[in-house]
Amino acid sequence: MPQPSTFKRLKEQEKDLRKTIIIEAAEKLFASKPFDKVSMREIAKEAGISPASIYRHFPDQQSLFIEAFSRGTREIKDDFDTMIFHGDSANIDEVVDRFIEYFTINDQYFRMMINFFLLGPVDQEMFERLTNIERAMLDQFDILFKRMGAKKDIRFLSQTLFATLTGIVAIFRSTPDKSSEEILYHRKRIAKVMAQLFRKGIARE
Amino acid sequence: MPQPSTFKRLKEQEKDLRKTIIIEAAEKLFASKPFDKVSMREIAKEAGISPASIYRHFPDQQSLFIEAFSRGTREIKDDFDTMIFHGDSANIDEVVDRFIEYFTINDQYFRMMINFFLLGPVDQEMFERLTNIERAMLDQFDILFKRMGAKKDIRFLSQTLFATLTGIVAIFRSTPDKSSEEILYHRKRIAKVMAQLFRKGIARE
DNA sequence: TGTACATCAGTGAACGCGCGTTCACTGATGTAC
DNA sequence: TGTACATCAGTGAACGCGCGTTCACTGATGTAC
Repeated sequence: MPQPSTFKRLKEQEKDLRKTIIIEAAEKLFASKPFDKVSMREIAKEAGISPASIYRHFPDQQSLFIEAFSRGTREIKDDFDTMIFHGDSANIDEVVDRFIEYFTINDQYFRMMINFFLLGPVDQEMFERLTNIERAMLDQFDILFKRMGAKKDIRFLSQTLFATLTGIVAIFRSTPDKSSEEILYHRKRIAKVMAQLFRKGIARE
Repeated sequence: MPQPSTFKRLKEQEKDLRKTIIIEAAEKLFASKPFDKVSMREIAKEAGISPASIYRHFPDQQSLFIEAFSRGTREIKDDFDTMIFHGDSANIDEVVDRFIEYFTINDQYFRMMINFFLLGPVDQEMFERLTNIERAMLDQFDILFKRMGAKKDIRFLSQTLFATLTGIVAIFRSTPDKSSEEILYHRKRIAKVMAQLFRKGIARE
């Protein structure tokens, strides 16, 4: 009797689809304004449902935002996996470039990340979930540095790289007199210099 | 007749003193919670006045916060002036160390700074005021790099240093399992490595 | 010195708003017999 | 196949809260004559 389990699976898929619709509505709004100005009412309107309906799928706003963040950052996680684990040669310039590019295009996730850092432990479960995402990226950087020949203080190097990239995206932002293309170019240029510094530092270990 | 102008001066001093009392009340609260969670009512209570009174001295909350930020960061500006303009030899390690130390102790100002960056131009006047503070610090870094012997891309170096330091303070934060002393030590350690990378980079120009 | 008026810091209470979230209910679909 | 019941997504309206800010007023001090 495979039928019941098949139905169950279908149901779960539907449920997931509904969650996805809500998350996508939220993401659409994140593009037009800072995520902390996006209200549940707006998300509901964008998704074409009632505000109360969101609560059938997410316990609260924070969970919805973290779910969006978690799904959104999976993209760069996968990219890094491809570049670092399956690539022929790990290249710090590529990784750095991708980081800048991703968080320039997906500024909403960058802002969320910064927010999570500055707010600190919110809810135990949420906190662990976010820490896991961060840790996964640091792990990827670890592999990168190992492949580059680093012998000691590897985690420490990864954290430094992460801090540097974060600082670059935090500081260089588009203003009335600077287009987002110019900013992307500027960020990448600085990131490239930083990557070179890292390479030289490791080579001289 | 020196009397009237003397009285006027006294009055202005009093007015300034009242502003200071309000700002100090705000700062006291910033120490216990994120600045964006500090309400006008709380500040009034802390200062021992009514909420409406604040509006006799500041047009709105944002102005009060920026005034606090502006006064607070004058301390590090002066420190850098002393170190860079009047010091015998400009030392990047000292500057970097001071930056980390200052923004570790005065985390509220760091948060405000990040907020201003991420929010972008709020009000024209406010924006310019904040930009001036940032520019002053970059100018100081410019002098530092010139003294270190940098010949080209000086502004660019200053921006990179600023971004790096900002990233370090943004990323490494105290968590339940890490005390603020440990964090300060960790931040300084990483900042020192970054300073070395800069020094080597300039030497090899 | 005395009186009328102006100035202005200070106030408690209220305004108006937007928010996250919950309530009490509807209606469609699935399940048991 | 038909009927009674359970489940659950969906809803509009409301709750309750906290916020920045303003209102209408008081009372002390300074100024003019």
